[in-house]
Amino acid sequence: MELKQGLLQISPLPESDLKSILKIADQIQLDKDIIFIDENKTNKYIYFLQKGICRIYYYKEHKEVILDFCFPGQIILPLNSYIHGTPTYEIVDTLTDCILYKISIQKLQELYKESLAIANWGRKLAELETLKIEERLMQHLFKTASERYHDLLQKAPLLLQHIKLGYIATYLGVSQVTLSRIRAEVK
Amino acid sequence: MELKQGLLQISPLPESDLKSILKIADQIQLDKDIIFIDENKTNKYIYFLQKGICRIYYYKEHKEVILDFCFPGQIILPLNSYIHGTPTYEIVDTLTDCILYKISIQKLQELYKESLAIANWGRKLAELETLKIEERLMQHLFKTASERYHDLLQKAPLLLQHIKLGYIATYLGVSQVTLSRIRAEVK
DNA sequence: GTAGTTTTTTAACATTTGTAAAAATAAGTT
DNA sequence: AACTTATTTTTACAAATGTTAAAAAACTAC
Repeated sequence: MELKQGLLQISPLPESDLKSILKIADQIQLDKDIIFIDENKTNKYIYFLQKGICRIYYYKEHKEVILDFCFPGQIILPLNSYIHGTPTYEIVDTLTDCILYKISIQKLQELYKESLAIANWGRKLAELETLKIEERLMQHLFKTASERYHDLLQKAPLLLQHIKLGYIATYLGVSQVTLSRIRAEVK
Repeated sequence: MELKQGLLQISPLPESDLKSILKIADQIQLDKDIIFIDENKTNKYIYFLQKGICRIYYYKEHKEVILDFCFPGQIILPLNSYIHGTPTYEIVDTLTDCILYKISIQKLQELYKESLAIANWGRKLAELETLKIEERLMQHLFKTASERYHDLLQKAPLLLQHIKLGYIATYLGVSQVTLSRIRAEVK
């Protein structure tokens, strides 16, 4: 998905404001398996994913725990850096070759202080992010690992081609053995 | 906590903008056990909790599952109504006598379209909400029920006086029996 | 195609958690 | 105080999940 379209899908923007944001966005191309947001660092950019798949993960006792997968059209926010300007604990890397746009957080903050439409766009961005994370929390509170697995498959059928099951298990919050059992259930 | 202070704690506001928001806020007093945000309804207000304790919960197969507890100084957002103007699935009620302020979502949206400072205030509100929910999701992905219980006790030591353990168990995502076992662990 | 590596599944067993019911405790009422 | 009701803990057993290790399958590279 094109950046322009991705920005407008958050909320409508007058042409001039849209241009202001496009002006502070730079396209980058990354190969597979590149870490572009790293833990314990104050990240200077948010990203728009145009093409490819990324994953957001953390380390828990030296093991990777996957928090989310990202698909084209999504904006990737290193939350703590974006909101408080502090180091993040998440790591984001590419699962495939990717085309992204990086947008300077600092310059975006300046636009927030100048333009009403962009400030409201930023509000919408945060609101949609809230809904997304809440949805994910609800999945954990209300659904079984099996349901979460099937929901994920439906949401992202091509995921299995790009990520090994051991990682998907951490996303679902179960061991790999349990995921194997889930997969063996029906078929 | 006073409404004025609560609003400013989200992000700074010029006096005139602060007044604009105060103007659309109405104080209400509610007795214990009153539902003031109900499921499947499009709520017209967000709330600021000045005094008392509330809880946010849902129904899962005819059983209450608690999503969050709210303490003075917090803003309570019926997410779907606030963000999309659609019905919410959460229910919010008072666990004690409460003093709240209700703020019209519609009027607030109008202020967002008029004032840059208020639009940025609304952005900050959403951003902080994102962090709060993410924190909660992380608790579920990274911590055991026992750790979550002790964290909750630390965060809200007076909670046990106001809510029965069966409900706290649903908040933690475990059965009441498991919670009893957790409580029996150390002591 | 074969040898070597990685990933996934399976098996066996230990641990945790859930369910249902009973016992113990606490709270409320007359 | 005695009775009733609500809440919490405990018990016994069943079901689900984790751990470790081994087997099977899939993937790489030569």
